[in-house]
This record gives sequence, C-alpha cells and structure tokens, in this order.
Amino acid sequence: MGNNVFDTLTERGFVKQTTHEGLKEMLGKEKIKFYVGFDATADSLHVGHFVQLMAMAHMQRAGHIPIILVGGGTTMIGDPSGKSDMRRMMTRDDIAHNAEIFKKQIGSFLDVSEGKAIMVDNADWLLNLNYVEFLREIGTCFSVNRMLTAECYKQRLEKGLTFFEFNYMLMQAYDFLVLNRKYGCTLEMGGDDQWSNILAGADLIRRKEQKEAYGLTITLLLKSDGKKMGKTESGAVWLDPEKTSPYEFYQYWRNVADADVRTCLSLLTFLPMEEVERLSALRDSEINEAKKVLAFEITKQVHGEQAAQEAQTAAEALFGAGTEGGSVPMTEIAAARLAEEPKLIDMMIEIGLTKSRGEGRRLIAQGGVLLNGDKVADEFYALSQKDFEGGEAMIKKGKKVFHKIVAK
RNA sequence: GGAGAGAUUCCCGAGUGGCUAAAGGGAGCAGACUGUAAAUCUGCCGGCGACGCCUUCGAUGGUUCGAAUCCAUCUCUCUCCA
Repeated sequence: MGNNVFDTLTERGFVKQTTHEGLKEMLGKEKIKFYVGFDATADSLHVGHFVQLMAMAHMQRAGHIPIILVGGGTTMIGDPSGKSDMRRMMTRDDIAHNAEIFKKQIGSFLDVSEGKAIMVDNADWLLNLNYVEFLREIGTCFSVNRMLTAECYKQRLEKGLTFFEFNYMLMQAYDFLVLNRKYGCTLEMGGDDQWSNILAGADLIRRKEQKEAYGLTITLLLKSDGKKMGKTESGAVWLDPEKTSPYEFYQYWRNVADADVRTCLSLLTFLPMEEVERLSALRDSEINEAKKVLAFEITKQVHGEQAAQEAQTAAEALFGAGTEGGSVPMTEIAAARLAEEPKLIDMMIEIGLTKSRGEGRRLIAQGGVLLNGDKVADEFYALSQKDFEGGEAMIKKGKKVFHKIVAK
C-alpha cells in the first residue's frame, strides 16, 4: 500500500504531538526502527497500553520495525510525569516478574518473529550504570532550569518531587540514545504524558550523535468526560483474561458513552475509516449497533475470535432474546451444599457480587437482586434445590451484572 | 539545621470533650426514566439476623464517668528560612 503510515495514524487520531518536521517524509521513504517503552508497574497490560500497541501495529504493518522496550530498569525509579504522588517503590523481583508478563502479552499482539520486531529490556544497561560516568556523559547535557519548566512536573513542583524521581527523565532519554547507537532507532513513540521525556531523548541524541531523532506522542485515550478510559470502579480494565474476563471486557466496550464510540473505533480497531465513520454516525438507539461492533472487534483483538464470539453470545442471551450459551461469569459449587440451604446473601459475597452481608441485604431491600428472573423479596432468602433447575441458578444484580452458579 | 502548619471514613473536606459512625461534596451502588448510552430525579453508602452491639478519625500510651476532639512520646507530610 502506498499510503504513508503517518497519514494513517493522523487520520485515525493517534498523533498528538511530533517533535519537528521531517518525520512523515522519513516514514514515507525508508523502513525505520522505532521504539515504545513500557514500564512494568503492574502484572498485566491495560487499555492504555493497548492504544500504544495499536499504533505500533499500524507502523509494523507499514513495514517499520518496532523496538519493544520493557522498563525493567526505569521501573526501579518510577516516572513522576503527570503523577501527583510518588509511586510505591517496587521490589526488583516484582519488576522482573511483571516484565516477563509484559513481554509475553506484547508478543501476542505484535508480530515478534525474527526480523519483524526487537524486544529489549532497559534493565540490561541501566542497572549497572556507573554513577559518576553517567553524570559526566549524560548529566552534562541536561539543564535543570529547562527540566523544571517541563509541564509534566508542574503538579510535583507544588507537592514535592524527589531528586530520585527527577532522574527518570535522564534514564528514559538515555534509553533512546542507547537504542539509537545500537539499532539505529530514530523515533520514539509514547503516550502524550511522555512528551517531555521523549523530547529529552531526541535532544540528547542530537547532542551526542549529531543525528536527527524524532518523537511522536499518541493521544491519551480519554472518555468524553475527561477521565481515563479503561477505569472502572473495581480498577483498571486489564488485557489479561484472568484479571478481566473476556465477558467483562466485552461489556466494558459495549457500554461506552455514545460520544466515545468514534474515538474507540478508530483507535482500538482496524476497521477501515469509512466503516468507522458510518458506524459512529448512527444516532439514538441505532448507535448500539456500533457499540456491538466495537465490543466485538476489540475483544477479538485482545482475546481472540472465539472468546469474542462467546462474550457476544452471552450478552445476547442475557440482555436480548438470544439462546443460552456463551461466557457468562460463572461459579461452581458442590451440589451437596444445597442441602444446607445457604443464604443468598452469603452466596453473593462468595462469588464477589457484594462486599458484605449488609450491602447484600440493602440490595435485596431495594429490589436490585433477581434470582432466575424473579425479584427476591426476602433478605434472608435461602437457596435450595428448587432454585437450581438444570443444575444452575442465575443471579442478576442491578441492570447488567449477571452471575451463574452451577451446582455440581 | 531553625521556625511554623498538618495527618478524619474510597477521595476531597467539616468537626476541637458527650446530641458523632462522624456535616457537605465527589466517586460508587440500587430504583425510576431509557437504548446494556448520557443527563435528571429518588434512596443507599463501616460491620453485624441490628430500636442494640462491635470496629474506625496517623501510631502508642495517658487524663476523664465519657476523647476524632485534652496531654505526652513517636512516625510521616507540607510551607518558610539556611
């Protein structure tokens, strides 16, 4: 395809800022190596990372080679950019553990076969740096005055920023320099909160190597109300199916606000832009069609076609008139326990539908709990064999939380 | 190092001896309305089979019939000065 990826990324809304002119031209005429860094702060990637991965996938499809950098070294410090407080210090073991998971997860989204991508870990060069040498080589290239004016520290200059964290920018800039020297990497991409760090890296390469290096930031995935996309009351929406089941994942996207449909379709799916435009132009209840496509496509992207299919089937069965089947959240219990007639509220706590008995009782009192389709009236309702026709019972909490209990 | 200020329930933030499980707001949950949307309105929002009992106001001791509120020590945070 003759299209320049830069146009694709721009058209789809990925590009937020670029360092300087010339990037598009370069992307058009040669196959470059570019890098994106991922700090191993959790034991799974989340939706925010997914946007970056999509941008990387577009680049890769256009023939450019991604360098996937896992931050086994930088995570030891913790990026203060845009944060209001210092992160909890993580142990070396935790970081190494997370880094391994990241490598695996990323490997399933991008083509990491030989020659198609490069995977590195900055622990390899950061952990054994010699302090004095580093200061003499790299530290001399940074002006504290300039660094302090960086937007990303604004909050921290009010609440306090330790020297420890202040060094993060140098580490990340150094990463870019190392990758430039070792692999000829000429572009760093990252979330828009990384702008200052990316600029620092490009500047450092210009100074040390007298070479052009570019930076590009990717629009942060925000909801129309300005909050981060991918956060729920129970925490982040994870890409790891153990942490966020494909069904929950599907539901998250099925329920995005109308105003966010377009952004999500264009950033998180590979649907052609004409299709994105068509779907996001739908109005009123018709836009539900677009949300179904969105939820299906993203789930397929992350968990595979089969899981997406199952999540969709389950959703149709529960919310529409579809037939039973699919991946409704489910818990198995021993059939023998039914003889003891366990309380419904206790069972709800056990399967994680409520936090306490009080909360469960309140829910029932407010008419928010349905058992096999019927509203439960008794706060102390006890489950028994008759609730388990066919060996299973369906509990519905509120309007859209379903959980199946299977007695075995 | 010196001088001040502060730490309250998920978050912000009132409360300075009993009427305080602790105002108000936000978040969240449920109900109504809807399109599994948004906005809006109503109720709930520490735990407990519960007109009562238990645990909570940075930590530990103390004063008191009674403490989030008073005293002592400690830990941490912030501001100003160097």
